[in-house]
Amino acid sequence: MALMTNGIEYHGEALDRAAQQHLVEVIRALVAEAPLYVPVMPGTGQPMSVRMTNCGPLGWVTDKAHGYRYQETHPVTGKAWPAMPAELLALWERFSGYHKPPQACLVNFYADDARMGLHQDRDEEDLQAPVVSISLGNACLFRVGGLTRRDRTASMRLSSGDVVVLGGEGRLAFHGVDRIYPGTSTLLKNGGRINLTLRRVHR
DNA sequence: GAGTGGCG
DNA sequence: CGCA
Repeated sequence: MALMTNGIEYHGEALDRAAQQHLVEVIRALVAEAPLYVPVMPGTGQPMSVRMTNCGPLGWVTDKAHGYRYQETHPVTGKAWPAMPAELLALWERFSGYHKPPQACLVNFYADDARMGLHQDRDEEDLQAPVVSISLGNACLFRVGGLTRRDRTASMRLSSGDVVVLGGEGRLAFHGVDRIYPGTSTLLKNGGRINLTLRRVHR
């Protein structure tokens, strides 16, 4: 039974070690085809501390000139994103409860000193579809708030293999990653954390 | 159309 | 650094 916090679902230890290891291999192959890049904030061009890539028909990107958006191609290579792996489609089936498939999987790599400021996922046209988030590697301190930036927030630790679903009331909840806990997982040999977020973009 | 800290 |  999923735990609810601020409208979001938390599935602790949803993926066993073997499944996590397999996902890491899948991600490695994906990164070989679609290299990680450093996203920058619109307007200011300030780099984010995470590195990212995508798979699926669409990928979430941002740059100084055009801001947040989904597009069909990698911003550096210009190539189409790698296909969505079957393993990720299966996780969407298991956790989303949604009848249409995901169109993007954003892959975020957090070094041990990376963070993600409080934000909403609202660049998708289909806000009925949830966002399914999978944690791999070192644990993090995840913070979730409400529908406005000023709403009170709650913090929770996310560990490798945990799955969070932002859907329903929690679909537009502000959320972010305050810190990574170094040395809390042996899944990634070089430390850090991987977060996968599966999204449906278009209705 | 800007935006994923900053303050004490 | 802790807080929110």
